[in-house]
Amino acid sequence: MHDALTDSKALLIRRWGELGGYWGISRTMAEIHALLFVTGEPLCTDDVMAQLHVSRGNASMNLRGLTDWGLVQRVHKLGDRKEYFQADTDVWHMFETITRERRRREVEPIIATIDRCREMVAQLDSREDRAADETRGFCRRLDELRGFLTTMGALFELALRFGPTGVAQLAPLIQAASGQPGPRGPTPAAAPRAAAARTGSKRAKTRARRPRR
Amino acid sequence: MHDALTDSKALLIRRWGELGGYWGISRTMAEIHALLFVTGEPLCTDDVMAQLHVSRGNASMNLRGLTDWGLVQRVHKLGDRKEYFQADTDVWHMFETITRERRRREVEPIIATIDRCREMVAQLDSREDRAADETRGFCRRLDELRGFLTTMGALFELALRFGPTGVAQLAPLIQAASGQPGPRGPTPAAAPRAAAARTGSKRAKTRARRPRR
DNA sequence: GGTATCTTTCCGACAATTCTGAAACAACGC
DNA sequence: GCGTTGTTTCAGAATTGTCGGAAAGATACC
Repeated sequence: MHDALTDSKALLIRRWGELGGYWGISRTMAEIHALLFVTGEPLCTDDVMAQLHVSRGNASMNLRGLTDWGLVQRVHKLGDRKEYFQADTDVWHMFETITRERRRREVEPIIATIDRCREMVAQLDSREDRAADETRGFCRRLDELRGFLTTMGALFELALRFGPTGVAQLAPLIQAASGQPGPRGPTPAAAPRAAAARTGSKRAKTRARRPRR
Repeated sequence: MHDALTDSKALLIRRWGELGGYWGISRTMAEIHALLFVTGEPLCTDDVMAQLHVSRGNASMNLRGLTDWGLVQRVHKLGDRKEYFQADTDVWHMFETITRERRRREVEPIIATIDRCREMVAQLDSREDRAADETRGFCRRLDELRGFLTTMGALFELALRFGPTGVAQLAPLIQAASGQPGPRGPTPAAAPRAAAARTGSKRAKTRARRPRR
């Protein structure tokens, strides 16, 4: 090899890129982000084009997408007309940006939908017709889902407030918690099913394929 | 309308489906999951085909995908040869399943990649060549990223241990925290940039388009 | 073993996303 | 104003992903 550093960066960029696919982010966008992240220094469009072998249009579009996410910022160098792009290298701050953006784009719309669904069946709720049970069950699940989403939102908010060091300090709690049966909240539905289903999901990945061929 | 309950379910299913796209999950898979979730009762392949207007092959593939995720379980009814599928309706447990699965599929591989990247530049690290600064910066970011991932993993682990009610009890803390300047951990890099960048990202979504046309 | 019933896989067709290259656009200096 | 430099957009091409229907496979019951 001629340059271990370059190879190492390339490896991370590639992996980060394919990971982007899992997250509904285009591979190129993720790769550009990774490139800017590992580089640390501001890069211009031509740098991105050269290092990632993408077209100018593609680079431009995705760089704009990244700035729209707030993950990348435009910077200018004195005496240079080119626009440079620099990634946020503070990982925790990156997380904050992504969290807020995803909440705005995804969580809030789904909560609005849940509320609307709830309204649609509100009048049925009190009536005593054949579908009363079904309706009640549906509403219960709707409410649980909504509660979960807001609770998770609150947890993230809290995590952001505590910051990286704050959350890191919580780690020892895990050790303590895993020693005892667990201070798990008394949720009637959750506790009994947890153990059984967990082993089930574990088996799923290694279970024998359907007896075929 | 002839059935508000049906319409309400359909709405949630549709929204849930399009949300799936953001998460690298196919729309149909998300819709099937939503259908099973809102129904609560076990459904067979034909039910899914009829209610979602998808082919048998498509339904079969995605139902299997969901069971592989551990979000849906096969159930059998006595005296019926058909296989039925039932979604986990405990939202918190669903979250646990998804968290563990995503960690296994995504977080662990990226951590392995980071470690490998770290090894690749390990020998360069000590040398005193021209790229020493660059290498040091790269390694620092690598370490930060790795630390963040493990910390978040720990946080999720903790959240799962506390369970829904446990986390919900944390909510009041947020109110308390938002009153004061914030007990945010003393992270040299994070604090100063947070305010500026946040307004930046907010402006991004409403900012004036490029002066065009 | 044979048949009926249900499930899974395969592959061509279709749809959506992503990428490229070129043209249009803006900014700057002369 | 006009050329130079750099950026953004757009339409079509290419890639990728998803779906439907049919054929093959598995299982239970007779």
